[in-house]
Amino acid sequence: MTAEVAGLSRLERRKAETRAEIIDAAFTCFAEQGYHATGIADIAARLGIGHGTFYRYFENKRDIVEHVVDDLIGRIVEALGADNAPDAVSTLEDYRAQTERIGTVLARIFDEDPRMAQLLVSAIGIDDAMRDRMLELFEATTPITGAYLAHGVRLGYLRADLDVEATAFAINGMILGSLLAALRDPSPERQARLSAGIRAVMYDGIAAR
Amino acid sequence: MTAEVAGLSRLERRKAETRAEIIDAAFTCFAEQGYHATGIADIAARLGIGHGTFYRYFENKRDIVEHVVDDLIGRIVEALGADNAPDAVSTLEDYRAQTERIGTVLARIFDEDPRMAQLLVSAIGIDDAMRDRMLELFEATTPITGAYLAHGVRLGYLRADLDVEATAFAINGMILGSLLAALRDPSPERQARLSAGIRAVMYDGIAAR
DNA sequence: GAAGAAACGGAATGGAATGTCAGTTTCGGA
DNA sequence: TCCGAAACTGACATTCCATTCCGTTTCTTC
Repeated sequence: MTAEVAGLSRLERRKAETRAEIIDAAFTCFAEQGYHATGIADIAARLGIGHGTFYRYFENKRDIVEHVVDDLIGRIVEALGADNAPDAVSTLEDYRAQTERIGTVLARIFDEDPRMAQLLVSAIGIDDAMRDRMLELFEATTPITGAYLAHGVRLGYLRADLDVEATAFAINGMILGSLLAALRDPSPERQARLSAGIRAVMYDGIAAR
Repeated sequence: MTAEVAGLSRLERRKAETRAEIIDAAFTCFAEQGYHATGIADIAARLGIGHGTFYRYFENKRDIVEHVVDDLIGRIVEALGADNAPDAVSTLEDYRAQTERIGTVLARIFDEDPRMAQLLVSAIGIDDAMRDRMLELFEATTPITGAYLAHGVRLGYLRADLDVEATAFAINGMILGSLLAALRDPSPERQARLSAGIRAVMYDGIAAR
């Protein structure tokens, strides 16, 4: 019997590798041309494999886009999760610094690979189910931001009368806006400026003092 | 010669009417099923006309969606334009009231006809050109909000150090967020709460005083 | 009310994209 | 080296739609 690592034969490892390659190629195609304009043949051609082979790895077009999106969301969550937890902060200054850090991470993610933002946005138009999924993803970010806010209210460095959910929504809306802006002008300078603008609104409001 | 009103024969008026009916039917179909899932036959069937007839009024599928989107944007701009101009405001209280008014108008537009929001969102997925157009539409709102802000800075009731463009972007991001929220839960209560949350962030910031 | 013009409708066409399958190649094991 | 199994391939059948086309109906005008 040949050597096996983690219970996977060489063949199985090769298959997993091809699978990942297909996901990656599909990711690129979908991001570049959009879901509907991409054919299975395009994805296969990019890898130099016959498009029949595609069907040995994925059920159909819908199946692959599902995996591509999962993969993408996983990567984003991982990149953000590397940051601190909500309760690692105890003063307004800490929080402000953390907001800035998160903004920087987000900007870098989408700056390094603009296809990510493009895919996320164009995924909205795939079909009803995927649109709902994207909206759910957006809504799912509310409790996360909300957790930071609730923590701050509890410790007293954020306003006691904050409507945590509504505020979390508003903040995430601003972030979404800057993500959309990045689609059209991804320059880090612009991102930094928008990010600073968001923080200014958050911490100081817009009214004169 | 028969009577003509405004230079239009009866026939011409009838044609214009049919055209408008087609735009309306297409609007409904696109909003309900999405662009790609809608066939020309669906649009024609909704009006009880043969789908060959469609092509007597519009070049092709792309042509109709263009008109549908134009029509939609026109209606939104009109509804908002009914409100006051940026320089009709001179105090923070005025401005706050106007913000609230605008929020209410927006909420009502999308509450009365949720298809509007659905179409705007799903238009993103039609193709590259339409996605760009939607992003442009979003960006085009920045100078409008910016004009209000600049006016307020000039009159001194908004912070002198405001980065007008970045702030306008942030505010519009929050509005976009609540629009997306409306897609999943269009209840007026929720909208009102989010709208209030946005105003709270804008005017008071989130930090404790 | 007749004739010509314009509008209508839906069967037919063309093309594109998906998914299948039978023949071919590759690969691991003995 | 050889064998059998598994993977690969791309031509093909199928489906689905946008668009066209022409025979039929409706309208206008005299």
